[in-house]
Amino acid sequence: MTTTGAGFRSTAEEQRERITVAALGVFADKGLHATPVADVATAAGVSPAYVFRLFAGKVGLFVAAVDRCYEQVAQVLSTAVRAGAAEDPAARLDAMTAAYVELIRDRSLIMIQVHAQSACDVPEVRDAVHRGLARVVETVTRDSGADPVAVQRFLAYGQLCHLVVQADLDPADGGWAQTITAGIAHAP
Amino acid sequence: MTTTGAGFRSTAEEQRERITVAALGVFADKGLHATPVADVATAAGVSPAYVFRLFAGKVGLFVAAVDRCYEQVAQVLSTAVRAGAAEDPAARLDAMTAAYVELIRDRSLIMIQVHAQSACDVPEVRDAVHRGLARVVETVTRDSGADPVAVQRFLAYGQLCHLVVQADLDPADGGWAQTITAGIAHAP
DNA sequence: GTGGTTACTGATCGGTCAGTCACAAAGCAG
DNA sequence: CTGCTTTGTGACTGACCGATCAGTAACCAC
Repeated sequence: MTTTGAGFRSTAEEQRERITVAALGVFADKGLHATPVADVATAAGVSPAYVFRLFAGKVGLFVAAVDRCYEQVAQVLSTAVRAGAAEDPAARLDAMTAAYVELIRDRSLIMIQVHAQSACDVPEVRDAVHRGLARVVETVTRDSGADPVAVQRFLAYGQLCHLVVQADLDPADGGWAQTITAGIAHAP
Repeated sequence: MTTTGAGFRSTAEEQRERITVAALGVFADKGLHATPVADVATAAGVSPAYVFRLFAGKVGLFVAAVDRCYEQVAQVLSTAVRAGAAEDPAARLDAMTAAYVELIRDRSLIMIQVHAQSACDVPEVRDAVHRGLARVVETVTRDSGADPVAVQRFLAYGQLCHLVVQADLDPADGGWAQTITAGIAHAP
């Protein structure tokens, strides 16, 4: 490294970055236990050995991806409310809801959350989920100005969103599916 | 079998039953991919080989457990509304919500649902989730008499319940955790 | 050049686990 | 008893996969 300054990102750090992004996409498909590290390595264009060198085992890699996921989610929600000119808390929450539903288009951010919840028996994953939820809840609360009850409702419908995406629910599946997916656009 | 009559359950069928129950409990801990079939076999007191004889592979076993789970959930909700003397749909939904929250005590039925959602990339699992959701939604809709919007809200908060249980959220974790868990008693 | 650090990989190992198969034991029919 | 069916298992295997390690290539300082 030529210019070693504070905050400079070495090539290794860049790779960690790229691999984390790749991991988010790959883990989103099948989750922690059903995804070989080799798949992530291939997607990132490096060897599996190098992935293990840059991350603390498979779990460390997964945690990095989950952290990144929640980071992005918080950012999306924050951006959504700043972009809109909504004044009252309810309208701001609506803007956030719309933005979250929009996330369905790229399913990765949604799906990896479900996989992370499912892998909460692994302590490191559980901690990452806690960190992520704290971040999201605090972001939503602060940026929307809504009361806790409204924020909780926002989160509940977010979870319903996860179910729709993960189980690939389609209103055409019947009345029960329409009940679940109502208001949640399902664009394939 | 001595008395072969219609509807009679052979010993093999009884074992299938016992193994399914054991599977529900064991899979609830770590999910499909992180649970060896041997663990289920041990819990059921049979050999792994026999489990493979009675079920169509590991996935078949998991699906049986998931089906059983949704069956029990639907039954619990149905019973709750029949037991109470609630007359209007809203009160009946409240009774169901209370019953569902009560399910947290035995975390198995909640946790296996999250694991099943996470394993929806396996077609058989996805189908089982669809079957289960259809059953639950139809039961709730019929027995509560509530409109689809109210039923959807019931489901959304049910999903929030899953998150609380799976991530082992505790109000003591901070304000964010209180926001999420408000109204959902967390009895350890 | 030489010495040192860093980026990266091929080869491999050890363990786990889904699934199979040949076989045993128990019941029952005749 | 003999033969057939059903319940049940021990022993095995083939494949996969997480993790390691020795080693190579590139870059840089001097």
